[in-house]
Amino acid sequence: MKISTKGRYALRLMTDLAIHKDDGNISIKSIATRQNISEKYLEQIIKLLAKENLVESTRGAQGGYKLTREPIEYTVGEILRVTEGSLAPVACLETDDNPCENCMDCVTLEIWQCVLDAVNKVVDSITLQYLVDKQKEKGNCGCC
Amino acid sequence: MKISTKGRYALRLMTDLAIHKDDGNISIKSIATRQNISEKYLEQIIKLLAKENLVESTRGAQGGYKLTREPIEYTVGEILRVTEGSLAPVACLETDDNPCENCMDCVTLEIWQCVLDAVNKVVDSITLQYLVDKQKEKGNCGCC
DNA sequence: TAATATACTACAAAATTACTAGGAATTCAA
DNA sequence: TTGAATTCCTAGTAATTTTGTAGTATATTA
Repeated sequence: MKISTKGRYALRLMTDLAIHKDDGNISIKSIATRQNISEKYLEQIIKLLAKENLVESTRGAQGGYKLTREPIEYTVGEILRVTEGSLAPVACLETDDNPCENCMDCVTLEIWQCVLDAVNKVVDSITLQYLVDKQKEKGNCGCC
Repeated sequence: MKISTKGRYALRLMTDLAIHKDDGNISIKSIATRQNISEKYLEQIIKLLAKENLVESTRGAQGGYKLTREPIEYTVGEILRVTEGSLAPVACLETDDNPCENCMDCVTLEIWQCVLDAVNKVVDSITLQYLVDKQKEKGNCGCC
């Protein structure tokens, strides 16, 4: 039941962008340096965020990325789902609408649905702004 | 954020044992056949449950496994934690007591703690007896 | 036009998951 | 007392997923 580095890095990446939101375009390189994460790997993660319009990119010199909205308008849940994929504990729950036919009438499916709902409720209640505010007080160890 | 087959199989295994709780020792072989799960793999999973005294084993002919308590005295959470390990979304939360030193003052740790609490709350509120009751009504597709 | 970026595709290493194999030890029943 | 049934134990291995690397094309600016 682990969150992968993709999701964790995405949170740090987005927090970094939020903190520097008034500094124009932010290059992957600068984020990678500050956060001590592989540049190329970050590139792949930010691509996922760009595809879903959570960030926008500008190519070329002085290019880089920036947020498309205010930090308070993002939730942690949204960021995690874009980078991790669904937070569902089983594959059958990955499509929003219809779980797999066999599972429709399955005992355990309802358990996993409850778990998913509980997880989503938590992560959807926390905004990126909250991370920014806390970060300024506390810091981020980088390991979780 | 997936539950592995270990945890899912363990749930089916324990439900199977609960349903046959008055039939004496239940062999791995019979469970494997009923549940259509590899015998050798089940063996490894049940070993984890036996080590923590969720089931007891009898060796030799006519041997097998049985529950050590009534089905209502097990929670899904307990079964999952024994087989999956902690349900924590990050390694730093795996030991109950003290998260890693660096993380103590970390922004994201509190998010993961909230997620863990939410997940545990759900799975700890469901008993094995509930699975048995529902199973009799609904069945189990085996894929989740 | 050189420097600085992102965009894209493919590959690869490392870690984890999900088994498989084989035999030793134990118990029961004939 | 022997053979069948069963758990116990250790290793190995295949498949999958995660976590990156590498290289090149494309775009932008000074």
